[in-house]
Amino acid sequence: MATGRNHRPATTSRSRGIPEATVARLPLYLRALTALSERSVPTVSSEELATAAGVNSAKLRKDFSYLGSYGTRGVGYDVEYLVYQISRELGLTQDWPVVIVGIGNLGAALANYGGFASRGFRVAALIDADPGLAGKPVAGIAVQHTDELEKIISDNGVSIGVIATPAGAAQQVCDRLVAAGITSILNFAPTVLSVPEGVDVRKVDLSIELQILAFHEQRKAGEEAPEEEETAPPAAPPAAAVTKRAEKRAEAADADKRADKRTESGPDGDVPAVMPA
Amino acid sequence: MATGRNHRPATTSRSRGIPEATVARLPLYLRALTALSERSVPTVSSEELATAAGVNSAKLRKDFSYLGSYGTRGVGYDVEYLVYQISRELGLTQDWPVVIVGIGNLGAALANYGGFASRGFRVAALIDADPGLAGKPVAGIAVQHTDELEKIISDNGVSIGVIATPAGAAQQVCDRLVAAGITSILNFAPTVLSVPEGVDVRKVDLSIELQILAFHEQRKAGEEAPEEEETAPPAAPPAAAVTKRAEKRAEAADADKRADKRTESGPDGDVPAVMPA
DNA sequence: GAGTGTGAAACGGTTCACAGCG
DNA sequence: CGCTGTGAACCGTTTCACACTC
Repeated sequence: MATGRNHRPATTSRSRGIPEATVARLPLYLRALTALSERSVPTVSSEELATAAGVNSAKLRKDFSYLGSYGTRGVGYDVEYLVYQISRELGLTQDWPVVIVGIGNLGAALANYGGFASRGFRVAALIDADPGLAGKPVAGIAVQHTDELEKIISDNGVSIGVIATPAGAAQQVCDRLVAAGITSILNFAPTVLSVPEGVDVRKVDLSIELQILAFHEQRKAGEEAPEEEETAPPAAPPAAAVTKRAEKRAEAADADKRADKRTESGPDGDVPAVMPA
Repeated sequence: MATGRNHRPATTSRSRGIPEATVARLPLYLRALTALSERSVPTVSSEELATAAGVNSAKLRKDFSYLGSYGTRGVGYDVEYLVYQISRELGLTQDWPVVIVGIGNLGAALANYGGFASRGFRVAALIDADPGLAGKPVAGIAVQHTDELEKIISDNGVSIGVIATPAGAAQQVCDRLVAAGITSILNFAPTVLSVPEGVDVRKVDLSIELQILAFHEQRKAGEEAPEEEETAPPAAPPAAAVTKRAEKRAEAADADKRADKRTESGPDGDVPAVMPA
């Protein structure tokens, strides 16, 4: 998701109206198909393609059914044809100029990232606020100064911007991009950007992904040794209910009891064990 | 392995616990709370915090309700206390050593990324297959050669690995990481990794995000027209066999021409016309 | 027989709306 | 009164299972 600005009933009666979840998987299918295409494989079954894309076949077939009936029963899908259809659906048959703002380590990595250029995207400009960087080539493209931002965007008809600046600069850069006409933003800065209606923002957050992994990792570890090496809760909790808090914490530390709380949903309607009083 | 029996685990599990969607938002809340904490704000309402985190307040309250009753009715949430609770829930009260494999542009960016170190994660080692890199410091840490991979992991008790290698090397690196004891992987390579049961993989794919943006961008462009007459598929869906196939191929070639802008860096020439058998 | 395409059921997540507590 | 906590309705997504087609 990361895109809240779309109030469009996906369940339109129209033929168009691909579910968001499906859209998010199309690039995956496309990649798998491209690989097959390069190996000159003429057709694939939903099963094979699904495996290659890392999803299950029922999902894949359902996804494709939103695009149309592009398969052949008893045979499978024509690889080349499907590559074309998905590319078209994703809008990759046209060329998208992209600007990258913030040419630090990450921005440079993005500029060099082959995956961009290889499929419909073209790095139109690299922009950075550091005057010392201006003119220096990164990935074969001379970095330009932020002052030029508006001009670059309108001159090149850019509608997609990538923000790879530090968090502190991101909103400001975002505002300028939007003012200059950008309507889609890929944000790598760890900040929530606020944008006007009609502008799309997707977020990639490196540390968040790690934190999610840590959560699962912790859970794995705690499976057998539920020890809670707790340091005292920092600061003063809300003055009231200290006793209550202790109870709650005990409960939480008791590991995984959260479910049984719900079994309480009988006609009773009373508050379960959490109740301190 | 052709059709390895590797389904994405997603074992849905013991389901006793916090919904996945909620887990994915906890880091967001944590970040917002940390910012508030740094400004010494003592309490927040669900409304305020939700805004800061970029979600709506109902969702936030629901999310927190899975953690326990940590708020105070009529008042809000104690910032410090909540920071602590969420950190604990995410497993960030302990230190997670992490290895990064593949120290190219992206790997270097990750090594330098402040967001890692700042919250429970510690870069234990940087690993690369290039002997020329070995010993060179990146982000203050000497790069080590891939040969050392197993030793590094077991010596440091690393359980989280980040793969930032080219796509071609990713699965191989992944296998070695898993064999060495890693159970959580953050994959930046544009490949589907197959891992044994019990190993967690999260994927960050830069070009996929862009493709999703392109989809919406394309839609915006065509939105102004009430009539839907978009690109009519040049040919009909599959119906007949051989002859039809030939037609399809022609289209696909056409598509290729359109997107032909790319200076294909691939070693192989063009996609050979696949003859229908 | 093999494999697509798709209604319908099952599921998980989000939103609503209000009871309950401070 | 203000704001949390949560059952219940709602909605999008996934999965199932099978009719249909090649």
